[in-house]
Amino acid sequence: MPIRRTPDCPAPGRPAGVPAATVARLPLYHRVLDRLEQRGVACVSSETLAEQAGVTSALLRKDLSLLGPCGTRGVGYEVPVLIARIGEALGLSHRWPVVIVGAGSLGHALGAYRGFEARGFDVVGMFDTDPDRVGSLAGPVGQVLHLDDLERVVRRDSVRIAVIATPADQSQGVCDRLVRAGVTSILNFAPTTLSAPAGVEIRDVDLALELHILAYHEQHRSAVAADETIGERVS
Amino acid sequence: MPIRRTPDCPAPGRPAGVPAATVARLPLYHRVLDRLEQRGVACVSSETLAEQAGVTSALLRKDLSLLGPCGTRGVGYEVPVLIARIGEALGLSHRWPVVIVGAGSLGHALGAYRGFEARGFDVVGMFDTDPDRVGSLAGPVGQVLHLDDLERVVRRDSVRIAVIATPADQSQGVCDRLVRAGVTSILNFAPTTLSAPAGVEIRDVDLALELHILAYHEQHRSAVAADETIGERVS
DNA sequence: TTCTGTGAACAAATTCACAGCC
DNA sequence: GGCTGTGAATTTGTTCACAGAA
Repeated sequence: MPIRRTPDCPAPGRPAGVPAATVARLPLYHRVLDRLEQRGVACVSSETLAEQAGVTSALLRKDLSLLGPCGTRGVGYEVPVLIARIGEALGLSHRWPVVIVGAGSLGHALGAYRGFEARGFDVVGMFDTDPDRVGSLAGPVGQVLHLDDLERVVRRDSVRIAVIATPADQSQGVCDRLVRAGVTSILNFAPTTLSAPAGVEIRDVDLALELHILAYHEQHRSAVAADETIGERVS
Repeated sequence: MPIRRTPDCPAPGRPAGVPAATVARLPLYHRVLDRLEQRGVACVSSETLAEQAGVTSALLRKDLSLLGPCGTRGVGYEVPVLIARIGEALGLSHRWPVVIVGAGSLGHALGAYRGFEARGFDVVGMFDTDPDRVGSLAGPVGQVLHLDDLERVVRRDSVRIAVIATPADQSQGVCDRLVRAGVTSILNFAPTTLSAPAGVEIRDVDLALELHILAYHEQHRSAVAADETIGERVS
């Protein structure tokens, strides 16, 4: 069996006790807390916070307790304290430089997305091989660079996190180059399963795949509805 | 407790026995199989297919067996048969009309994304309220329409699946309108937790959140590395 | 013999329910 | 009294290991 990617998270060294499922929810809590703080909320109960994050209060409490006790019994959680605590766990004490490979419409949209900047990520370079794209302006990122400059920029800014927004047939090659240059975390928008050495963390976001999951539910909903109205099993 | 969204999938009526985790992987298998078929592969073993999908062969076999026996012992799976079987489960026997709300750069990128069309989804309308955007061209979709036309288009084409690509502060309002118009599945790119009546399926894709998860691992990787080199606990 | 299909064992994640502190 | 923190129970998901069909 060759290189096997982690299906979700089994990274080689999490704070010995924070499960992958919790790690995936911490940023969500952080986002909700940010918004609460902006609204001037100083203290929040697990019930309220959980509701705004779309999880149960018991789960939220269990998740947070893994970071060490951070609430006050009988009272709730202090918003700024919790933001700091989660931010620390997530590595938000400093900003992360990020490169985007692929300057198609998705790459451009990601480069222009203010949410990255707002949440601690600086897009320090956007790359492509298409001569029509290289040199064109890409919003806050500046000019699109040629892929040949990738290694230089990754090393210059010690980039560890990269986004792949290329067509499927180029993603594996780009992945290999990124890894060779020193990138150890990749957010992959190409509809392919990448292989990378153990220790490289890959997260896949397949947009069509998400719609398929919704379609599954619609499909089955129709069957159920037909059941109810026609009284006959469909499919 | 008010309206609670399904955390991942508990939809009101899955083929009595296909767990949410499996449903989320079926589109992945389908994607891999499509590519195999394009390369002219007629038959594939669970080992090979699993490897290309990034899962274990045992899991793949278990997932597929839930659709009813679909392989041949001692041989493997016939690619076209499996594509048909999964496609049926996913509701790919027909195409799904989809609307996109929000014609910012992300909305445009999604509208231009060929992957949707290629995998059974037709973007039948893209909507915004910004007068500068309404009427502008949006690639294959045609003109960006005003949000006021949303209900008309949703009803005209019996749209059940929608994509929200608006700023966070408008997403809940848009969600409400979509639901009222008859949409029952939403892919939400706005960094908010939407609330919707039970039975409405929502999937969230928060781009910054994905990077946060990667940052967590990088953060901890550094700590481990520092541990090893400096011999002292960090954080 | 090979490779699927599957019960049984195991592991992970979530919920329950309540002890403990404010 | 109210709300956090947490063990125990439960549910869900994955892996193991092998029976059984081609």
